[in-house]
Amino acid sequence: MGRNAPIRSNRRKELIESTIAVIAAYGYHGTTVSRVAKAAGVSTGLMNFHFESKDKLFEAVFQHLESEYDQVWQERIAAAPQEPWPLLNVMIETYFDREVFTGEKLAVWFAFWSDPALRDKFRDAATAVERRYVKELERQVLEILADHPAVEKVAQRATGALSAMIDGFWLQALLYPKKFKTRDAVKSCIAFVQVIELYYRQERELADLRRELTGQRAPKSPEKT
Amino acid sequence: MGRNAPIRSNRRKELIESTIAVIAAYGYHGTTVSRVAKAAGVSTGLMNFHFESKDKLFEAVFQHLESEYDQVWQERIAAAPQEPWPLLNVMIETYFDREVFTGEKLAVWFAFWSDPALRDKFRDAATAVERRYVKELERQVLEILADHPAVEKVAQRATGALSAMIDGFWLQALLYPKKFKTRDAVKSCIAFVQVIELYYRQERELADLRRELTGQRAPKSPEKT
DNA sequence: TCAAATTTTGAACGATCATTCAGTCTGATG
DNA sequence: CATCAGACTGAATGATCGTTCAAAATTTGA
Repeated sequence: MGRNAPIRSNRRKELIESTIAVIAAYGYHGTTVSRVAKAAGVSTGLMNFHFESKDKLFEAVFQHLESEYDQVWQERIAAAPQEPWPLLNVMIETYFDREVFTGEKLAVWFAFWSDPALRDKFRDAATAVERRYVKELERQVLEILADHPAVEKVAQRATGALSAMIDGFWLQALLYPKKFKTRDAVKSCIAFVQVIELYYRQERELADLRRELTGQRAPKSPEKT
Repeated sequence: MGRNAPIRSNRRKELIESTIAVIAAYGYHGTTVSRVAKAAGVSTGLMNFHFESKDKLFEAVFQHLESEYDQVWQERIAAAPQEPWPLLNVMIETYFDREVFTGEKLAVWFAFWSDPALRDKFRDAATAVERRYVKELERQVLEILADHPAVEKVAQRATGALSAMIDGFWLQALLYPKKFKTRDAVKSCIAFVQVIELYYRQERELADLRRELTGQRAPKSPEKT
């Protein structure tokens, strides 16, 4: 088994990558064992030798994508300066990292999400990881907005909106790959947090200035976001 | 043919609605003619009598959803006060209207989007309508931010981010239907535009106050969003 | 009431699917 | 060199798919 294991796992990886390519090209609906086998240059029989069924193959594809994504996330976070703004930047950029944010992989994620059976099957696993990412996002947003009185609620809602925006850009990248610009998407996501922070900063400045100007004017409290 | 048309089109509508239910329950991948027939309580042969093929059936489903969506959009817009803020509110709410924003229909949209063949087939038709909606969104955002110097670019980017946020909430509604709160999503979308507008308003107030306070302090220009 | 037109049925057909398995190939071991 | 376990092949199998079509049921028009 000493030398066999790498052969076996290499082949598995090849087949998984071929599956990703086939799903992207033909959809989950059009992904047949023979197509994947042809794409990988092997016989159909080999598919059920390495994965005991088509379902198990999809399971392996899902776990491959998920662990790859998690690995990239961890690496990028670890390499980033541990301060709110740079960290948030890196997190948002990681959502669109070249290694995980690929036309093919995007197609596979949406293929999984749009199938009720797969959605139910992987929801818990995917949710756990995704929730962790959102929590880490939220922590940075929280620190960025630090001083505001109702930070927690604001940060929570803002992060929810931010993660929706990210998901939405993923969908747009899938639907209009030609038009989609990753850099613009990242910019928009960051600008979203920025404008909130700048708004609160201005609010404080404004209050200070008003106090400085005259004591007569009552401090106006603008609507909360 | 005078009396036949409604019978025929009623049956068509029934079959389309059954198809939507089946796609939502079994996915595009698991949507078979016999399943749809059983859901509608008819024989399999009838499917190919009313729609000459399975492809044509899906085409009809797509057109049904699209025209329904467009109809709701037009009605809601027409009934709304023709002023920027109320209009924007109505537009955002329409994206999540009970009639078109249903668990089943959501699942069908994503089923279409996640299949490469259907995506390519309907992209142009869907893009044309969607682009029109985004243009109408943008017009309102533009009017809301009216006075700012670089309004056009800001409004364009903000609207792009807004529509991404809306799409992202659609995806979240699909993935976590239990947790998803429509009202919160609408609130977040509106708050996004609000905070931008409030930011610019504060910016002007701040400039005025500074001018009023002393002529010594140079006007500071914060980063643009 | 009756014939024509329309709507509906369901068995049958060929195609394609996932899966199986008997047998071949390969390379390391003794 | 011979052996053997792991890697691999591809034809065969049974199930299921979309589609067809002759016949039945129903509705329509006179």
